[in-house]
Amino acid sequence: MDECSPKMITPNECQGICKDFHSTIEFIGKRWVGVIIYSLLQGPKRYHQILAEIPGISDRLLTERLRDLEKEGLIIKRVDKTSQKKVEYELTSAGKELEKVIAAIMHWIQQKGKSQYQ
Amino acid sequence: MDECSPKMITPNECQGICKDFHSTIEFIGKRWVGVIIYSLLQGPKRYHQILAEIPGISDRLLTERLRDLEKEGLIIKRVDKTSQKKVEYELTSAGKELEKVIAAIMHWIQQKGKSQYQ
DNA sequence: GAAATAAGCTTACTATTAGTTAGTTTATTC
DNA sequence: GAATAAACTAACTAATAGTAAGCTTATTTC
Repeated sequence: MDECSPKMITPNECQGICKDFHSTIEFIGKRWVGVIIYSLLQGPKRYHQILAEIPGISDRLLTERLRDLEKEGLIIKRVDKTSQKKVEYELTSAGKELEKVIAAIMHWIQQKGKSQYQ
Repeated sequence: MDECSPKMITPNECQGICKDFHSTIEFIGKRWVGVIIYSLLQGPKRYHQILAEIPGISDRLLTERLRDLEKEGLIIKRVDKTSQKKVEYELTSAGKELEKVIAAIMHWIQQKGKSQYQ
């Protein structure tokens, strides 16, 4: 009980969250997941667009992570009816709500940057 | 320029942030880093306390991650003057400010959980 | 006060995950 | 109709994580 309750959550909010927190942070923290979501927050994108925008990622890992994100319900894959080579990836509403998490991270980076030059 | 600006930041906020964002999310998303910070948000703790509270982590990796976190300035290691076997790890102010990121993740988990049963 | 236990690691090894290279299939462009 | 591109997939190597054992310095127990 007490090993899973930092100050910001009350004990009875703590039931399922602690297990979930671990798996969630491990999932969204998996290599490239954050930057893929960050990229898709701008709007739906095609496979090679994402690949080009994320320097360093390999195509194999991009495919793997897109599948993971799809399975988790954070993105949807749209294949064009006329051509199965036109594929678009779009965040679901759950995926879009991660914007707040990403915003919190960016806010933290900015704060940290400032305090270094104080 | 446009490949690194989701809607929530303005173009001129985007200068150093985009490079930083990638490295930051890859760092705090590294396996176990999130749960270690989560655990230390409750207050300073000793090595074996953390080890016992995080099921699944190995002692080798805990040591490695504690060193990483120290190097990044997110935690400090305090060794007792009387015995070098009394070691405590404590979040720095930068480390403590990650509470907001963690709160955002927990909020996201709760929202997601709710929407499944709507 | 010696022997046993515990804290906080370190080293050596195996298993898993990531990255690289090459190749495949369906569209589109020249 | 040949060449290029999109979106993968497979096979392989490199890097990272996990496991098991041991080491050193307290502290506790008898």
